Amino acid sequence: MQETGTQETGKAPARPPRTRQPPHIRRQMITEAARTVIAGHGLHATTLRDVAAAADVALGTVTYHFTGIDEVLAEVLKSEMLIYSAPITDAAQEAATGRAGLDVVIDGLLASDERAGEHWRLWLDFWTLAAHNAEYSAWQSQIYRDLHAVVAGLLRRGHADGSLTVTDPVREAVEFVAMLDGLVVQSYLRQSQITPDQARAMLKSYAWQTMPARD
Amino acid sequence: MQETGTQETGKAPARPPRTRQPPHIRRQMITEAARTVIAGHGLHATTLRDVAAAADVALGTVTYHFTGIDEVLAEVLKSEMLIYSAPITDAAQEAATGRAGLDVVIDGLLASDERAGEHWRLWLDFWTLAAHNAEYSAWQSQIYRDLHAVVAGLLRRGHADGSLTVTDPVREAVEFVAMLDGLVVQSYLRQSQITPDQARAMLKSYAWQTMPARD
DNA sequence: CCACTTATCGGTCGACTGTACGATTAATGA
DNA sequence: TCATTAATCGTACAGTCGACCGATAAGTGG
Repeated sequence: MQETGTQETGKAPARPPRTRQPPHIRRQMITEAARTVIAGHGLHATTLRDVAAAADVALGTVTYHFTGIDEVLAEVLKSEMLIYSAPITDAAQEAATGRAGLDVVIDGLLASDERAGEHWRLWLDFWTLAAHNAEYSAWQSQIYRDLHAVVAGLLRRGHADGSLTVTDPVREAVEFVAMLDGLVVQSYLRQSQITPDQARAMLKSYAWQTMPARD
Repeated sequence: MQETGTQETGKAPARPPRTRQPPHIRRQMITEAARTVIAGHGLHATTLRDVAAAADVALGTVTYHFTGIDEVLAEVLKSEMLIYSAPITDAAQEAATGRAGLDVVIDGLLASDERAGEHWRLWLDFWTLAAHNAEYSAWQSQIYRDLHAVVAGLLRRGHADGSLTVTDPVREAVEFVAMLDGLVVQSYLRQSQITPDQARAMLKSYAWQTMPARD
């Protein structure tokens, strides 16, 4: 029993490699694995066993780091907003002009890579979750309020620096976000009617025509 | 055992009232009950037992008229499109002008009553279903193609009768539907940012400004 | 080298789920 | 009136889910 090798008994059932991680690291690894599973099978079709398999850990490890499946899903959504959306809106607010900021938002959120598709399919699942759950609904509502505020701020800046013409920033922001959401549905769902490239072109065309630059 | 009354034994466990229905009627009753359940709890949280309870029939009755839960859900979605959407688009095509037809679509699809909210929450669940299921995805894609065609037809009529000004009907139709979908998300989800009344006003304002009447 | 902490494992349990099926009995027509 | 059909019922079964928990062992400080 004191042999140096880790595998000595031929009948041993393939000892799994177990490298321990501090909780905050393992939580992050499981969360990332869960995000992949959700993007593939959908939020409601994701089980703890799926997540555990994708993270290459035992079932018990997931329930050790999380109180339950709900906490895993909530963590995925929270980290997704932090990793994907936040950098884009932050970059937009650091753009030179209001119009340049809108460009950053459009190009960032309506990107053509597969990662954007995963993000929006995750966000779509979040919609249905919020449609029937008060807690998620309140959170989603706050996210939209923040997004509206960011866009309205960009429109005000654009009107001030002459890159845009905006009479009612709040109203125009809601309209812009609505158009964004609608184009997302047409772009990223399977068998989509338009490509993300076309969606970006349409949203930019819409923005520049309804809010043209000063002179 | 041959008594005339139907209820004689005091210990009899509350004989349920059983009035038989021909299959096409019972299917319709079960479908309507299922629609209510789905609107409340969501598509993926709806079980056969929930549907049976809502329809006030036994579990076996549901499995007698339907091959399984999938067929029930599919029937609900199919009938919802036929009952809710089809009459609106039909009425729109019978309107006097293209612009009047758009009014019918806007007022019909963005109605303020609770039934509209149920419709869109059901449609939202359908989105997530289509996002991960090829069969539903194909069907949903066809529904959007039809809607785009209907709107594009209204725009062409409006341009012809002078009630609208449209240069690219197909492109404008996609944009219009995108704005419609986006406003739906902001209007009918819980803790919504805007009311359906505001959504109708915004969509009409958008349509009349981007496609003004001829002179 | 050795206790001690704790991350990890994997089996187990109760609570559901969808589906199948035999027993009832309302409805129909001869 | 009575035999036949078939709509309805309720139970049973196999499967999967989330959650729980004792056993194991990797890592750490002394």
